[in-house]
Amino acid sequence: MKLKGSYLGEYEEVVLLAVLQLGKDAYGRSIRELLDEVGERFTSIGALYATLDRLERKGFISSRQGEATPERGGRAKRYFKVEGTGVLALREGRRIRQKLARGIRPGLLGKVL
Amino acid sequence: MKLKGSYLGEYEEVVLLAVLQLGKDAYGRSIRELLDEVGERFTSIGALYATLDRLERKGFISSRQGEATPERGGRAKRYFKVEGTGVLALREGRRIRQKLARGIRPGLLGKVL
DNA sequence: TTCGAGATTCTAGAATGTAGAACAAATGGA
DNA sequence: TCCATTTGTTCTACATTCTAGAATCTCGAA
Repeated sequence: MKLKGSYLGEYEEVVLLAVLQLGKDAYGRSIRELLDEVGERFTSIGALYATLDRLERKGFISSRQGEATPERGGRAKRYFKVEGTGVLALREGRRIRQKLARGIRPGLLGKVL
Repeated sequence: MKLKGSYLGEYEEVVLLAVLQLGKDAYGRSIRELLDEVGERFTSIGALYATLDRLERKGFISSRQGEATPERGGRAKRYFKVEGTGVLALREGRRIRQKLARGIRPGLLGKVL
């Protein structure tokens, strides 16, 4: 069951979910805003990119440079996309928590797993 | 939203769930066996106790020594119990993931959150 | 060419995760 | 009593992840 490097940290997981949710428009700022909005503990830009880099190194996400000359100022965006292995890693974490939560007094942890 | 020290690591979370699930019989060995059974990545005894200690320091769980003279050989057990703040921490993590998962193609991540 | 806006990279340190050897305590038999 | 055995916890050391904010980069407009 244990695959070296398949481990998914807690923050890594929410970042992965955010990227999945944002789809085509997932890049640094938008990801961060979504996390803030959802009530995730405040995290610095640095923390976010460090996590994105790690996820990419593990193959869970991939990134590409945004358009070369956008109609706005500022550096080009780096877009992120969740890969198949990323979805698998998310599922695995959920599966484990679901199993562990089975039988716990209903409602204690909230409506859904 | 961010409370200092309310952060819950990924392994901390599954350990917390295991303790909750086991109820009265949650101690080192039983917790470990449950985690193995559920398919959690193999973890050493040391890793488990280190995590339990950290959870206790944060106030998410408490521990007490087992009965003085059990009908068997071996050292006394140290039983663990999830405290209210522990349940709260679990809920918070679930709430955030649930929000982030909302809208993602149904079924992609499995049946339940 | 300089400035401001938008975005990413870098650096350093704290917190978490990992493993296994060492140690502790109780029981039962020699 | 003392030792081997069994059961369980503590200790030590290091790897990985998390966190923050300053520094840097890039582009368009003045």
